[in-house]
Amino acid sequence: MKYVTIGEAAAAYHIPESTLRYYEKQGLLPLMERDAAGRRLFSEMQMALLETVLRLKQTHMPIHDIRQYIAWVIEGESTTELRLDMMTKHKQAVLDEIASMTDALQGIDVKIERYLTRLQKK
Amino acid sequence: MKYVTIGEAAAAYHIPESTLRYYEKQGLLPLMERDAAGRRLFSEMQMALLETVLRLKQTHMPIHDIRQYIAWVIEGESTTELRLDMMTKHKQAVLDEIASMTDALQGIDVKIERYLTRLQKK
DNA sequence: ATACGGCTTAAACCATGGTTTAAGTCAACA
DNA sequence: TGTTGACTTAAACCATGGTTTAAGCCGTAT
Repeated sequence: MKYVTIGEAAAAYHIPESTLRYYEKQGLLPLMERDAAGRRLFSEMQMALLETVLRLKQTHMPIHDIRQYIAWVIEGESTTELRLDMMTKHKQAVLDEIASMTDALQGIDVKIERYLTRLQKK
Repeated sequence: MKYVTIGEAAAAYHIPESTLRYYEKQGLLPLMERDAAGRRLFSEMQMALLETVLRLKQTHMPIHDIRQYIAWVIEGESTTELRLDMMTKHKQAVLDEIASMTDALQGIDVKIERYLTRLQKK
């Protein structure tokens, strides 16, 4: 198994190291290993978890929910139904948010059109 | 012209009155009128501004930017180009965010599929 | 030997976007 | 006249999601 340092993990995803420490403290990156000097070692599992965390953040899932999801992942297959339920609901929330933004975009388009017309007439 | 109270304005958009007071303090609802007793009077212009504010919030525009936009609206047609520029950039930011969420949704779908399959096999 | 880069911690700090509290004013109705 | 109900304010409080600071430890290249 290959391990990477916090600096390498941070560079891999273009995020600050402090964010990774914060995520670990929040329970988003559990079971973190350490070397003899106390430095964090990101295993392939940690990197996979991190990628999942970042993808969930990309869809605006709150840290509280991500923590629960990650805990279920660690707990194993007995939590499959819970995870399915959470992801299904979250997917719908994301679709709703996209729909809301798409809807609001129309108001923005109306303004853009109005401003273009107004500038044309000058 | 018709005026509505803060309670009516809040009810009209299903938001707390405290939020409206906060928005006014933040400069999102300028030129607010008052009755003899010091109570806010929302004119039709205020209601139109409020609707704009809420639509911009719906697309995650920060308060700082909304304040600038509203100030330009109040300033008049001389700010048309500035507003056009802001809305054009904001539209792109919204499209980018929608694309990012849509992209992340695929990872969620993969998980949902996996969990469904896993449960089927039981 | 020492200095430097990369890591460690706890705790303080910050920005954003409100919400809540406490104390008070005012209009209308009983 | 007094008591509701709707409003007012400033200031404190809160949640979320980090970022920054200060002090220190370790390994290695000079």
